[in-house]
Amino acid sequence: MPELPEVETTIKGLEPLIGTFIINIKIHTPKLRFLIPKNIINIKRGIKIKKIERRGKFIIISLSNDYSIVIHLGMSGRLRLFNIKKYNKIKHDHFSLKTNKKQLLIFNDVRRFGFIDYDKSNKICNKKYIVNLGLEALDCSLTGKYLQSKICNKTVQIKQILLDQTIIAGIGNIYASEILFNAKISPLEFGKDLSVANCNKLVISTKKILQRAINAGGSTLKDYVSTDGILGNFQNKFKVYNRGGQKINGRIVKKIVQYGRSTYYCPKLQIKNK
DNA sequence: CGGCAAACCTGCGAGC
DNA sequence: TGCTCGCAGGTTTGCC
Repeated sequence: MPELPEVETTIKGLEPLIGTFIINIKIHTPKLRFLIPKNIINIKRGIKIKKIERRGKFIIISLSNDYSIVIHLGMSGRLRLFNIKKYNKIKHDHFSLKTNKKQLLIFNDVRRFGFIDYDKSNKICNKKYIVNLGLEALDCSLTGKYLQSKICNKTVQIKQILLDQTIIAGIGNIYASEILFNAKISPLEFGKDLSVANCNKLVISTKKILQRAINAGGSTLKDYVSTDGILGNFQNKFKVYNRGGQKINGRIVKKIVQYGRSTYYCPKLQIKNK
């Protein structure tokens, strides 16, 4: 489910939690990608939820005890917010947080590739998974020049580079294909072969595609829903993703596998230069 | 160091 | 109907 637009949509759905006070936290599944820190259940009643923000695909919830909860949704994770009375536990509900406003935040994750971390706020920003992140995909500091400087020695293909969170944070497998199509750049192009002009195109397409997806409430594949249960609808706007064999502007979309991940592109409209 | 396959999990659809 | 296989929105690990 979760690339930047879906995480951003999730964050917006969590806004009603801001300013509320935690009543309790329960862990139903101790180990996701790694163990949920046990001391998270010791959060005292009355600790306030101060801020909820996104960094790359990470959700950071800052508390009034100077600790933060970090949530990564992995491949199949999702957060939903219930009125306590309307909650019915379902399979793969691993974690819950109850507030004084009768809200119940539930973390559900079929594949358990997601994780939950809990530590002092000033330690979170030094965690490897945060420190190593590259520039935010939507940040104005992300420019073609920056991208080119990061990839000018890379012998891997640009599709793989777009997924590299240490260069640009937030792009995932779906939007990588969509971005490349929008920029009319072949996913097979090698990083070192991309001109600054092409890097500019990529950066512009990245921002355009991700922003459009956010505006559409993210994408819904399988059963992903946002925190309030509403379906995102950007998947209806995919030009190439999941459209192998179909035509776009009269040209056939091809599915290939790169570095173990599916890539969809249009060879006629995304011509490789070298 | 860089690149790449495999690993971590469950569920679903296709094909036999 | 039921089995096996391949694949799924992400990231880390370990090997070369």
